[in-house]
Amino acid sequence: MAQQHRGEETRNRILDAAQECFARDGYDVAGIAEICQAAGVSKGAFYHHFASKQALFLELLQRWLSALDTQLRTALAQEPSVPDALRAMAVTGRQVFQVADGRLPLFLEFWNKAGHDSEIWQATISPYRQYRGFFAQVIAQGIAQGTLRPVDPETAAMAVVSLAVGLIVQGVLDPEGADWGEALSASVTILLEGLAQE
Amino acid sequence: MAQQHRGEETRNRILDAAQECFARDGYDVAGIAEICQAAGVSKGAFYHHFASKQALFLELLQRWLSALDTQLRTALAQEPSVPDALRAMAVTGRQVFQVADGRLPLFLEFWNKAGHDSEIWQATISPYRQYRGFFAQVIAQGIAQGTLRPVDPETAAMAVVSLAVGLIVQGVLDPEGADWGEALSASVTILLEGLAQE
Amino acid sequence: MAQQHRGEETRNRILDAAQECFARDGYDVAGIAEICQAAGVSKGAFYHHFASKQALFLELLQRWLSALDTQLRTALAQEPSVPDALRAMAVTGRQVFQVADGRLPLFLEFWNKAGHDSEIWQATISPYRQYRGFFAQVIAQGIAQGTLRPVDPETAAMAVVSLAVGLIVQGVLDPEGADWGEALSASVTILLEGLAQE
Amino acid sequence: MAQQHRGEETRNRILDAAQECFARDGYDVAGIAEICQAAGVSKGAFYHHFASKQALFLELLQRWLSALDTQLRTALAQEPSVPDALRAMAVTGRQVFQVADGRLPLFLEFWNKAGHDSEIWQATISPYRQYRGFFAQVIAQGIAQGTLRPVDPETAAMAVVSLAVGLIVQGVLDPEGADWGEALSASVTILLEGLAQE
DNA sequence: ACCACCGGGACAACCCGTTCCT
DNA sequence: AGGAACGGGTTGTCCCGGTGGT
Repeated sequence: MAQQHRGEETRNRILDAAQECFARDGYDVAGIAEICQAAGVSKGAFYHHFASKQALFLELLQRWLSALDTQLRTALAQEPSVPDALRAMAVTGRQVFQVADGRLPLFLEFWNKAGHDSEIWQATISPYRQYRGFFAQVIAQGIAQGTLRPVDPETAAMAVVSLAVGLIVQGVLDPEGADWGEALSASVTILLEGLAQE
Repeated sequence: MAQQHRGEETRNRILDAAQECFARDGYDVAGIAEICQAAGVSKGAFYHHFASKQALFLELLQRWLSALDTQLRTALAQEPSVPDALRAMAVTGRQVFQVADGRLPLFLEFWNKAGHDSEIWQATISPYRQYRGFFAQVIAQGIAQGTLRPVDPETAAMAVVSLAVGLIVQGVLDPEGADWGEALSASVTILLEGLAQE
Repeated sequence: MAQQHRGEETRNRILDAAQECFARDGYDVAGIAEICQAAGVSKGAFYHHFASKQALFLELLQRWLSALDTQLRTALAQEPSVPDALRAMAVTGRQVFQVADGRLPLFLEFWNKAGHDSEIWQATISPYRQYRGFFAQVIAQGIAQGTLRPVDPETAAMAVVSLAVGLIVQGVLDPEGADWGEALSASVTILLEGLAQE
Repeated sequence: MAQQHRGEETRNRILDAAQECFARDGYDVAGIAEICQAAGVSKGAFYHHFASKQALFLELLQRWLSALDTQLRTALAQEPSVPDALRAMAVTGRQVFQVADGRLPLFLEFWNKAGHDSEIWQATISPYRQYRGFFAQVIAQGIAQGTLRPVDPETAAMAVVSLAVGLIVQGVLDPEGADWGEALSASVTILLEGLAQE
């Protein structure tokens, strides 16, 4: 029983170490040995918990996605007006930039690998489509409320998601180049200017 | 003399094959042997033309950047009004999506590797900053013209670039998910709605 | 006491599973994990019952040898005439081919490993020499009886054992190639033709 | 040219080293690294010449088989009377025991692996069946000549092959236990006693 | 100058038999 | 008897230089 607890903890140590190594070196370059050393476990322990490097990666991915999902939903639930909700999400996003800190490159890693590996692709694409649908729904709701202009919700959702994705990529590429959390807020503001009913 | 010509062609064959292999498998996974086979040359020939795998990659990168650069500048030069110029760039972008076709994943590859390798980073980041400056300048010009609202040009430029980058990433991830060329036009329209002087 | 019984049964389940795995995959390729899974026990249980993989293998070997030993001795005891006894052994051998069924490859595994591992060699060689001595004795007895020609008993014994061994190997290699039980009878018949007093 | 010669020699060095290592330690236990060290080449060189460990093994097998084949055919061609030819082969066999020296265990290795790997099996079984057919033919010829008794050639061939195989196995197991070359001659003599026309 | 064969080693992921603690 | 952990060892592959022919 105490065994199981210890196992769980080891598992988490590996997960954390992997997150760091993947973010720093990239999925392909980071080696199992490196991850194990960072986690302070042996390779045997690693393969006791994970079937393969890819399985570990997938698990990391799903961690991220579920966290993101709950964040977005709570932001929506708490604000009655849709523009306010979107601004709230932007604020949430700022935290993402700060919290994810060194972990931000993982996004690029995920997206990149999704293009080369069908299993990762499936795990990435389905929640991603979900997000797009989520924003489309939010925007449609805003139009119904009369707080947003009558644009095509799908298209607008794409724009929103693109903005977020693009900022993440820039944030990874050039972390010192700007305050990306701030940029997110500002960009959303501009976008809302284009979307909101005057 | 004919030698030189042949050498040049071999070089290009390698470059093309590499583009394809990197796009399909990713930089780390694609092997020199694979590229050589796709190009129909021997490894000896490869290392005669390129110092290393990374050098090849950098050359590919610079190819892309110079092409992109000229595209943007011509789009700007031909349209007097700034909003029209931006729309013209969006049209250009549509072509990028169609032309780059299978080569689109290379972007992700570049951005991803830039985060892990300082040499690639330098080659990537400087033109990227240039683009941002370029758009900021265009937008400032638009504000001076009175065709755009008085927003912060730097911020707006970030938004524009983010939009483009985000659409590319989505286009790589989910090529069938939407008509991304179309989405680019529509997104720019929405953004301009938020930027343009009424 | 029920504990002891359960332990004994677990032990046998492991032994049986190991026999199957070794026969199918070979000693080196078959893994402890595989055997444990086939036996439905944990690795902890395995190492509770056996000190090592090799110890398990040795135990399997000795199982076989003791069974074979009793078979041969009873065949001899029941037939007064030596040629008849040999023929009776051939009949016994037929059963071996049928019974051992999928287990036949274990022989090859034993012999093969005996050449590389001194402990297994000792466990294999001593009973084997015993068999040779046994047959030599039987043949000497036949000569004394006047039912066999005056050949060198040692040499003849070697021929007999070789025949048996060779048929087993062929039976493993090419199970569908012939009816090896039948072949054993026929071969012994031919050999006896060469040995028997006219 | 000189290149090719060097490559061929390296290849042979690897083959010889592998033969030794496989004979000493067994196929599974012998490692590529070990073989490379024994051959004095790097792993890069190894995998330049052989696609895999198994490919190397198969090549070793075919070497052996072709050598054996020619030996048997020449022995047959030189002796007009079938019994004499068989005795000549026995003599040839003596040489095999002496020449193959430390390489004898390879037989067991081949036979053993053939049972677990279909590719090796096919490479082993077809020449083996050929041998059986060859002996059956020889014996049928002997019967036609009137130098052998009218036995079933197929069965007799099985007995002959079994004898040979069995002696090899014994020779591997217990090299010091007897003079196996001598034993081969003696056994063939006994067998011929049973086969030959009086 | 260009290319092809050959070779070098480091290192990848994965898995193994085994031990320790409960 | 159970399951977590260990760490060394496996095959295979990679990127790259050297050497010599065209």
